[in-house]
Amino acid sequence: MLSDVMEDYLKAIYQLQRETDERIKTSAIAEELEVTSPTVTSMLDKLEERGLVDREKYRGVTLTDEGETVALEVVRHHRLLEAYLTEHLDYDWAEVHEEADRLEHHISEDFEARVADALDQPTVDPHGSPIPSADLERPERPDGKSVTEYEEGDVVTVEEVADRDAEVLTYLADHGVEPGVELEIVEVAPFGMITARSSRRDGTVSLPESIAHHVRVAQPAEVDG
Amino acid sequence: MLSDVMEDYLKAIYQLQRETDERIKTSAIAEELEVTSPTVTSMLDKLEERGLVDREKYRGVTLTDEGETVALEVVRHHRLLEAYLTEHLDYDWAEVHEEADRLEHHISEDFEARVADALDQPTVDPHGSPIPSADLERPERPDGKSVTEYEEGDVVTVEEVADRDAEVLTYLADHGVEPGVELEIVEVAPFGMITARSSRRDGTVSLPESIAHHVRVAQPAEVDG
DNA sequence: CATCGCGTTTAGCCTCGTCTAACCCTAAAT
DNA sequence: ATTTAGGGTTAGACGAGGCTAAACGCGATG
Repeated sequence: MLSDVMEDYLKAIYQLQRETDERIKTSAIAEELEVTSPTVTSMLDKLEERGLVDREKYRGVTLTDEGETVALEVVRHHRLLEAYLTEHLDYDWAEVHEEADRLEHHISEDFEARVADALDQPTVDPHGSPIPSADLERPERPDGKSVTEYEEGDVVTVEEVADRDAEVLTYLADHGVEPGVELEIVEVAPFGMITARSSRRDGTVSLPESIAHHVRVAQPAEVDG
Repeated sequence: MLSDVMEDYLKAIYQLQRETDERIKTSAIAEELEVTSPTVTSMLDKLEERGLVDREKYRGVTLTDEGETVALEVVRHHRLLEAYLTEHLDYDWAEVHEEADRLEHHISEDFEARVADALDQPTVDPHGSPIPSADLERPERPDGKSVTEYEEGDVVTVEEVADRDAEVLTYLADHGVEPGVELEIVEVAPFGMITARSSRRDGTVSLPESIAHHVRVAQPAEVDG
């Protein structure tokens, strides 16, 4: 019914939508999927025909409920796979993305269920990203904001590291930035770079703004104020 | 480099070659892959261009060494996956073929290695089919012949059940026909049907010739003669 | 309110893997 | 040796998914 490529487009639109809340532009999808804009336009025609996206010419698209359901299914596959690979096949969190990206389109519902069972129905993947539930209801937006919204002196808990680059992830793990750790923000540079002290490592770690932006954190129970 | 579809053709040719030892006909490949003959012809053109098959027009193909290596890689993936799914994800031997068929093209070398490690370098899959080794050397033809070559009174050990049909496999398992069991052949009907007594079940089991043909067996250490 | 730049869409082309219809080769049978 | 059945190949089409080049709409600018 739906091709792998169509699933990729829907997933891309879904993920872009989570970040911006606005209609998604052709060019944003093109960049995400590394294809040209005309290619995206023609695929959007097809997705619109099938009722998977709402479209306004020249103004971008949003997912329909049906399109979102498909996207959630793909995202569920992806994140379950990431979790399974780290838990049962000794993968590092930096390596799982690529493998999951290829496998996510090719597993059966049966496989999905067995993997979920083996992991005891996990709710987050190794990067702290929420795994959509089996019923594919629209998950609520996780609370917690980007670490870039905090200030010097704040102490926060890392909830999600939404980066996909293997080298970046390895660097972050080596410097104690992973879901679950506490960060004390020691400096916010004028150009956005954040320097923090991790509860898991000596010394400090510095995150350029583009990377810090993908680190979602929550403030632990406040000590004062 | 090589598409999934090309891999499928090479695998099909490899498997047909294991059965017959002769040049493989267009129509045999077409039947195996459920496509039409002209489709096969045009794919064989491409495989020949790439040096993966030796071709004689109107007389079928054989794999080149390079083509065989590719086929062995795919078969290794397939059988490792089958073994992994049964060992670690609680799949039944009847269910694994389809899943492995879809995944075999999409796993990395890394994944292959990790799965092989998790299984402690297995040499056969759940159906008793040999798993090509990691170096992809041409495996020797397993000894043992089809059970159809034996006669009433012979006692044999099942080595491989090379069927892919889930219903057939379920039936066979239910009736005690699996790798490792001993079969005593109690009747060979004129139309080829074999009736046997399994060491694992009461009563007898009858196998139509088309199914019996896929059951490869060895004769255990002879008692007399 | 006319223009201009940038991003989107249209138009047209390509490759891959598939099909059907028509043609042609091989091998077996006479 | 000729015929013929059956299977293989050629020819031409199509849908999917990609591209480049050119046309066009939107929104900001003067």
